Amino acid sequence: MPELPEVEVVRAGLAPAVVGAQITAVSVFDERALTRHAQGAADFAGRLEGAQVVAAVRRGKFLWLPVQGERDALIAHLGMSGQMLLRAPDAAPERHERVRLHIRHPRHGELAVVFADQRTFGSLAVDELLDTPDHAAGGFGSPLPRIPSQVAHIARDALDPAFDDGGFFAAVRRRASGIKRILLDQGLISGIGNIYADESLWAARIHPETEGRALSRPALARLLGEVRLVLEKALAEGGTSFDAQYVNVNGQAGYFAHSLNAYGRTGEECPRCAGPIRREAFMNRSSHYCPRCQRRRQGQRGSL
DNA sequence: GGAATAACCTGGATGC
DNA sequence: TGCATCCAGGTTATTC
Repeated sequence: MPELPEVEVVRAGLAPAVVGAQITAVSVFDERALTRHAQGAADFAGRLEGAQVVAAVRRGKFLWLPVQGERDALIAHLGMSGQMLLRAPDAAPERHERVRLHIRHPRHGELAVVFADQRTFGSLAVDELLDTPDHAAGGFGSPLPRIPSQVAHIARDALDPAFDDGGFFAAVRRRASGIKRILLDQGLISGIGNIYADESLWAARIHPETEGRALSRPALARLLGEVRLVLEKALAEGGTSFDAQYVNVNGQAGYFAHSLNAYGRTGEECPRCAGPIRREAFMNRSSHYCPRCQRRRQGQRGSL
Protein backbone atom coordinates (compact mmCIF):
# COMPACT_ATOMS: atom_id res chain seq x y z
CA MET A 1 0.00 0.00 0.00
CA PRO A 2 1.38 3.43 -0.79
CA GLU A 3 2.95 4.84 2.37
CA LEU A 4 5.72 7.45 2.54
CA PRO A 5 8.47 5.46 0.71
CA GLU A 6 6.13 4.41 -2.09
CA VAL A 7 4.78 7.94 -2.58
CA GLU A 8 8.31 9.35 -2.53
CA VAL A 9 9.38 6.88 -5.25
CA VAL A 10 6.44 8.10 -7.33
CA ARG A 11 7.28 11.77 -6.66
CA ALA A 12 10.93 11.27 -7.59
CA GLY A 13 9.92 9.45 -10.75
CA LEU A 14 7.43 12.09 -11.81
CA ALA A 15 9.57 15.14 -11.08
CA PRO A 16 11.97 15.04 -14.06
CA ALA A 17 9.11 14.49 -16.49
CA VAL A 18 6.57 16.99 -15.15
CA VAL A 19 8.54 19.92 -13.68
CA GLY A 20 8.69 22.55 -16.41
CA ALA A 21 5.99 20.81 -18.45
CA GLN A 22 2.76 22.40 -19.60
CA ILE A 23 -0.52 20.51 -19.13
CA THR A 24 -2.10 20.55 -22.58
CA ALA A 25 -5.25 18.47 -21.99
CA VAL A 26 -7.04 16.63 -19.19
CA SER A 27 -9.30 13.58 -19.62
CA VAL A 28 -11.43 12.42 -16.69
CA PHE A 29 -12.84 8.90 -17.19
CA ASP A 30 -14.22 8.36 -13.70
CA GLU A 31 -15.34 11.24 -11.47
CA ARG A 32 -14.85 9.08 -8.36
CA ALA A 33 -11.17 9.95 -8.81
CA LEU A 34 -12.09 13.57 -8.06
CA THR A 35 -13.81 13.15 -4.69
CA ARG A 36 -11.44 15.77 -3.30
CA HIS A 37 -12.41 18.22 -6.06
CA ALA A 38 -15.95 19.26 -5.19
CA GLN A 39 -16.42 21.50 -8.26
CA GLY A 40 -16.42 18.55 -10.68
CA ALA A 41 -14.51 17.34 -13.70
CA ALA A 42 -15.04 20.34 -15.98
CA ASP A 43 -13.69 22.74 -13.38
CA PHE A 44 -10.80 20.37 -12.61
CA ALA A 45 -9.78 20.21 -16.26
CA GLY A 46 -10.35 23.91 -16.86
CA ARG A 47 -8.04 24.90 -14.02
CA LEU A 48 -5.24 22.62 -15.22
CA GLU A 49 -5.27 22.98 -18.99
CA GLY A 50 -2.58 25.45 -20.02
CA ALA A 51 -0.91 25.47 -16.59
CA GLN A 52 2.80 24.90 -16.18
CA VAL A 53 4.05 22.60 -13.42
CA VAL A 54 6.83 24.18 -11.34
CA ALA A 55 7.62 21.44 -8.75
CA ALA A 56 6.75 17.97 -7.45
CA VAL A 57 6.31 17.99 -3.67
CA ARG A 58 5.39 15.41 -1.02
CA ARG A 59 4.38 15.48 2.63
CA GLY A 60 3.62 12.10 4.18
CA LYS A 61 1.43 10.27 1.68
CA PHE A 62 0.22 13.40 -0.12
CA LEU A 63 1.79 14.51 -3.38
CA TRP A 64 1.22 17.83 -5.14
CA LEU A 65 2.34 19.66 -8.24
CA PRO A 66 2.31 23.46 -7.79
CA VAL A 67 1.58 25.29 -11.02
CA GLN A 68 2.98 28.57 -12.27
CA GLY A 69 1.94 31.50 -10.11
CA GLU A 70 2.19 29.24 -7.03
CA ARG A 71 -1.39 29.89 -6.01
CA ASP A 72 -2.75 26.45 -6.96
CA ALA A 73 -1.51 22.89 -7.08
CA LEU A 74 -2.69 19.56 -8.43
CA ILE A 75 -2.84 17.34 -5.35
CA ALA A 76 -2.89 13.55 -5.37
CA HIS A 77 -3.47 10.92 -2.74
CA LEU A 78 -2.95 7.35 -3.91
CA GLY A 79 -5.24 5.80 -1.31
CA MET A 80 -4.70 2.06 -1.23
CA SER A 81 -4.21 1.24 -4.87
CA GLY A 82 -3.58 4.49 -6.76
CA GLN A 83 -0.83 4.64 -9.37
CA MET A 84 0.73 7.58 -11.22
CA LEU A 85 2.22 6.25 -14.45
CA LEU A 86 4.23 7.96 -17.18
CA ARG A 87 3.20 6.80 -20.62
CA ALA A 88 3.56 7.72 -24.27
CA PRO A 89 0.80 10.18 -25.26
CA ASP A 90 -0.98 7.62 -27.45
CA ALA A 91 -0.55 4.67 -25.05
CA ALA A 92 -3.53 2.30 -24.70
CA PRO A 93 -5.72 2.93 -21.62
CA GLU A 94 -4.47 1.31 -18.42
CA ARG A 95 -6.71 -1.05 -16.49
CA HIS A 96 -8.60 1.10 -13.91
CA GLU A 97 -7.43 4.31 -15.57
CA ARG A 98 -9.38 7.20 -14.04
CA VAL A 99 -7.65 10.38 -15.24
CA ARG A 100 -5.10 11.17 -17.93
CA LEU A 101 -3.08 14.37 -18.14
CA HIS A 102 -1.46 15.18 -21.46
CA ILE A 103 1.71 17.21 -20.95
CA ARG A 104 4.37 18.82 -23.13
CA HIS A 105 7.88 19.08 -21.71
CA PRO A 106 10.57 21.29 -23.31
CA ARG A 107 13.10 18.42 -23.28
CA HIS A 108 11.00 15.23 -23.18
CA GLY A 109 8.25 16.29 -25.58
CA GLU A 110 4.70 14.91 -25.34
CA LEU A 111 3.89 12.56 -22.45
CA ALA A 112 0.84 11.24 -20.62
CA VAL A 113 0.53 11.12 -16.83
CA VAL A 114 -1.99 8.39 -16.04
CA PHE A 115 -3.80 8.11 -12.70
CA ALA A 116 -5.04 4.54 -12.32
CA ASP A 117 -6.74 3.23 -9.20
CA GLN A 118 -8.37 -0.15 -8.67
CA ARG A 119 -10.13 0.49 -5.35
CA THR A 120 -10.91 4.17 -5.98
CA PHE A 121 -9.76 5.30 -2.54
CA GLY A 122 -7.25 7.62 -4.15
CA SER A 123 -8.18 10.97 -5.61
CA LEU A 124 -6.94 14.10 -7.36
CA ALA A 125 -7.93 17.75 -6.93
CA VAL A 126 -6.85 21.27 -7.77
CA ASP A 127 -6.39 23.10 -4.49
CA GLU A 128 -5.20 26.51 -3.33
CA LEU A 129 -1.78 26.85 -1.70
CA LEU A 130 -1.53 28.41 1.77
CA ASP A 131 1.53 29.71 3.64
CA THR A 132 3.01 27.18 6.08
CA PRO A 133 2.56 28.30 9.71
CA ASP A 134 6.25 27.69 10.50
CA HIS A 135 7.51 29.28 7.24
CA ALA A 136 9.46 26.10 6.45
CA ALA A 137 9.12 24.25 3.15
CA GLY A 138 5.68 22.73 2.71
CA GLY A 139 7.11 19.33 1.91
CA PHE A 140 9.96 17.42 0.30
CA GLY A 141 10.85 18.42 -3.24
CA SER A 142 10.60 22.21 -3.12
CA PRO A 143 11.76 24.98 -0.77
CA LEU A 144 8.44 26.78 -1.30
CA PRO A 145 6.86 27.49 2.14
CA ARG A 146 3.36 26.74 0.82
CA ILE A 147 0.99 23.82 1.30
CA PRO A 148 -2.37 22.87 -0.26
CA SER A 149 -5.33 23.68 2.02
CA GLN A 150 -6.39 20.02 2.01
CA VAL A 151 -2.96 18.97 3.31
CA ALA A 152 -2.59 21.73 5.90
CA HIS A 153 -3.89 19.49 8.72
CA ILE A 154 -1.36 16.76 7.91
CA ALA A 155 1.68 16.75 10.21
CA ARG A 156 5.21 16.78 8.88
CA ASP A 157 6.67 13.32 8.32
CA ALA A 158 9.58 11.79 10.21
CA LEU A 159 12.01 12.40 7.32
CA ASP A 160 11.15 16.10 7.10
CA PRO A 161 14.03 18.28 8.41
CA ALA A 162 11.44 20.57 10.02
CA PHE A 163 9.81 17.70 11.96
CA ASP A 164 9.59 18.68 15.65
CA ASP A 165 10.85 15.66 17.64
CA GLY A 166 10.22 17.28 21.02
CA GLY A 167 6.70 18.32 20.08
CA PHE A 168 5.98 14.78 18.89
CA PHE A 169 7.24 13.23 22.14
CA ALA A 170 5.13 15.61 24.21
CA ALA A 171 1.98 14.97 22.13
CA VAL A 172 2.41 11.17 22.36
CA ARG A 173 2.90 11.32 26.12
CA ARG A 174 -0.43 13.16 26.51
CA ARG A 175 -2.33 10.34 24.83
CA ALA A 176 -3.93 7.27 26.31
CA SER A 177 -4.24 5.52 22.92
CA GLY A 178 -2.07 2.62 21.92
CA ILE A 179 1.18 3.64 20.24
CA LYS A 180 0.30 1.96 16.95
CA ARG A 181 -2.91 3.98 16.69
CA ILE A 182 -0.85 7.10 17.43
CA LEU A 183 1.70 6.27 14.70
CA LEU A 184 -1.17 5.99 12.22
CA ASP A 185 -2.53 9.45 13.16
CA GLN A 186 -1.47 11.58 10.20
CA GLY A 187 -2.18 14.73 12.19
CA LEU A 188 0.65 13.86 14.57
CA ILE A 189 3.22 12.21 12.31
CA SER A 190 2.53 11.55 8.65
CA GLY A 191 3.59 8.96 6.13
CA ILE A 192 3.27 5.85 8.30
CA GLY A 193 0.69 3.21 7.40
CA ASN A 194 0.00 -0.28 8.67
CA ILE A 195 3.13 -1.86 7.21
CA TYR A 196 5.71 0.61 8.53
CA ALA A 197 3.93 0.98 11.88
CA ASP A 198 4.29 -2.77 12.46
CA GLU A 199 7.90 -2.80 11.24
CA SER A 200 8.96 0.21 13.33
CA LEU A 201 7.36 -1.15 16.51
CA TRP A 202 8.99 -4.54 15.92
CA ALA A 203 12.40 -2.86 15.47
CA ALA A 204 11.93 -0.78 18.65
CA ARG A 205 10.63 -3.84 20.60
CA ILE A 206 7.49 -1.99 21.63
CA HIS A 207 4.11 -3.70 21.92
CA PRO A 208 1.61 -1.98 19.58
CA GLU A 209 -0.95 -1.48 22.37
CA THR A 210 1.44 0.29 24.75
CA GLU A 211 -0.23 3.54 25.77
CA GLY A 212 1.47 6.67 24.49
CA ARG A 213 1.54 8.16 27.99
CA ALA A 214 3.34 5.04 29.29
CA LEU A 215 6.35 5.53 26.99
CA SER A 216 9.41 7.40 28.25
CA ARG A 217 11.17 10.01 26.15
CA PRO A 218 14.15 7.65 25.54
CA ALA A 219 11.75 4.92 24.39
CA LEU A 220 10.02 7.37 22.05
CA ALA A 221 13.37 8.61 20.75
CA ARG A 222 14.34 4.99 20.02
CA LEU A 223 11.02 4.41 18.26
CA LEU A 224 11.34 7.57 16.15
CA GLY A 225 14.86 6.51 15.21
CA GLU A 226 13.56 3.12 14.09
CA VAL A 227 10.73 4.78 12.14
CA ARG A 228 13.33 6.79 10.25
CA LEU A 229 15.56 3.77 9.61
CA VAL A 230 12.65 1.66 8.35
CA LEU A 231 11.38 4.42 6.05
CA GLU A 232 14.86 5.15 4.67
CA LYS A 233 15.59 1.47 4.03
CA ALA A 234 12.24 0.98 2.31
CA LEU A 235 12.90 4.06 0.20
CA ALA A 236 16.32 2.73 -0.82
CA GLU A 237 14.69 -0.54 -1.91
CA GLY A 238 12.00 1.17 -3.98
CA GLY A 239 9.13 0.64 -1.53
CA THR A 240 7.01 -2.38 -0.63
CA SER A 241 5.08 -4.28 -3.31
CA PHE A 242 2.98 -7.36 -2.55
CA ASP A 243 1.20 -7.41 -5.89
CA ALA A 244 0.45 -4.99 -8.71
CA GLN A 245 -1.12 -2.51 -6.26
CA TYR A 246 2.04 -0.48 -5.84
CA VAL A 247 4.44 0.30 -8.69
CA ASN A 248 6.64 3.25 -9.62
CA VAL A 249 5.90 5.58 -12.55
CA ASN A 250 7.29 3.00 -14.96
CA GLY A 251 5.11 0.20 -13.58
CA GLN A 252 7.95 -1.54 -11.70
CA ALA A 253 7.58 -3.08 -8.22
CA GLY A 254 9.70 -2.29 -5.15
CA TYR A 255 11.72 -4.86 -3.18
CA PHE A 256 11.20 -3.97 0.48
CA ALA A 257 8.63 -6.78 0.92
CA HIS A 258 11.66 -9.12 1.10
CA SER A 259 13.01 -7.14 4.08
CA LEU A 260 9.89 -7.17 6.26
CA ASN A 261 10.41 -8.63 9.75
CA ALA A 262 6.86 -8.68 11.13
CA TYR A 263 4.23 -7.41 8.67
CA GLY A 264 2.62 -10.24 6.71
CA ARG A 265 4.74 -12.92 8.39
CA THR A 266 2.03 -14.47 10.55
CA GLY A 267 3.21 -17.77 12.06
CA GLU A 268 6.74 -17.41 10.70
CA GLU A 269 9.77 -17.21 12.98
CA CYS A 270 10.68 -13.81 14.37
CA PRO A 271 14.08 -12.97 12.78
CA ARG A 272 15.33 -11.84 16.21
CA CYS A 273 14.13 -14.49 18.71
CA ALA A 274 12.65 -17.24 16.47
CA GLY A 275 9.29 -17.02 18.23
CA PRO A 276 6.15 -17.04 16.03
CA ILE A 277 4.93 -13.71 14.65
CA ARG A 278 1.33 -13.11 15.71
CA ARG A 279 -1.42 -11.42 13.72
CA GLU A 280 -4.35 -9.84 15.51
CA ALA A 281 -7.32 -7.71 14.44
CA PHE A 282 -6.78 -3.99 14.90
CA MET A 283 -8.93 -1.10 13.69
CA ASN A 284 -10.59 -3.12 10.90
CA ARG A 285 -7.18 -4.33 9.74
CA SER A 286 -4.31 -6.36 11.19
CA SER A 287 -1.39 -5.95 13.52
CA HIS A 288 1.69 -8.15 13.24
CA TYR A 289 4.13 -8.37 16.13
CA CYS A 290 6.35 -10.74 18.08
CA PRO A 291 4.77 -11.43 21.49
CA ARG A 292 8.16 -12.54 22.80
CA CYS A 293 10.26 -9.50 21.71
CA GLN A 294 7.44 -6.97 22.06
CA ARG A 295 6.17 -7.86 25.48
CA ARG A 296 3.07 -6.39 27.05
CA ARG A 297 3.80 -4.18 30.01
CA GLN A 298 1.74 -2.29 32.50
CA GLY A 299 0.00 0.68 30.93
CA GLN A 300 -1.01 -1.32 27.89
CA ARG A 301 -4.50 -1.49 26.56
CA GLY A 302 -6.53 -4.65 26.62
CA SER A 303 -7.32 -5.81 23.11
CA LEU A 304 -4.02 -7.17 21.76
C1' DG B 1 -10.47 17.95 21.85
C1' DG B 2 -9.53 13.02 22.38
C1' DA B 3 -10.96 8.43 21.27
C1' DA B 4 -13.29 4.91 18.73
C1' DT B 5 -15.71 3.18 14.80
C1' DA B 6 -18.13 2.76 10.32
C1' DA B 7 -18.13 3.60 5.53
C1' DC B 8 -16.11 4.00 1.16
C1' DC B 9 -14.29 0.40 -2.78
C1' DT B 10 -12.49 -3.64 -5.95
C1' DG B 11 -10.60 -7.94 -6.95
C1' DG B 12 -8.02 -11.98 -5.42
C1' DA B 13 -8.29 -15.92 -2.36
C1' DT B 14 -10.88 -19.25 -0.11
C1' DG B 15 -14.64 -22.33 1.05
C1' DC B 16 -18.66 -24.78 -0.14
C1' DT C 1 -17.78 -24.28 -12.30
C1' DG C 2 -20.22 -20.87 -9.88
C1' DC C 3 -21.47 -18.39 -6.03
C1' DA C 4 -20.81 -16.27 -1.43
C1' DT C 5 -17.79 -14.52 1.84
C1' DC C 6 -13.60 -12.64 3.62
C1' DC C 7 -9.73 -9.68 3.43
C1' DA C 8 -6.54 -5.90 2.27
C1' DG C 9 -6.38 -0.53 4.52
C1' DG C 10 -6.03 5.41 4.21
C1' DT C 11 -9.00 8.97 5.06
C1' DT C 12 -12.96 11.19 6.72
C1' DA C 13 -17.34 11.75 8.98
C1' DT C 14 -19.81 10.68 12.88
C1' DT C 15 -20.67 9.62 17.56
C1' DC C 16 -19.57 9.44 22.35
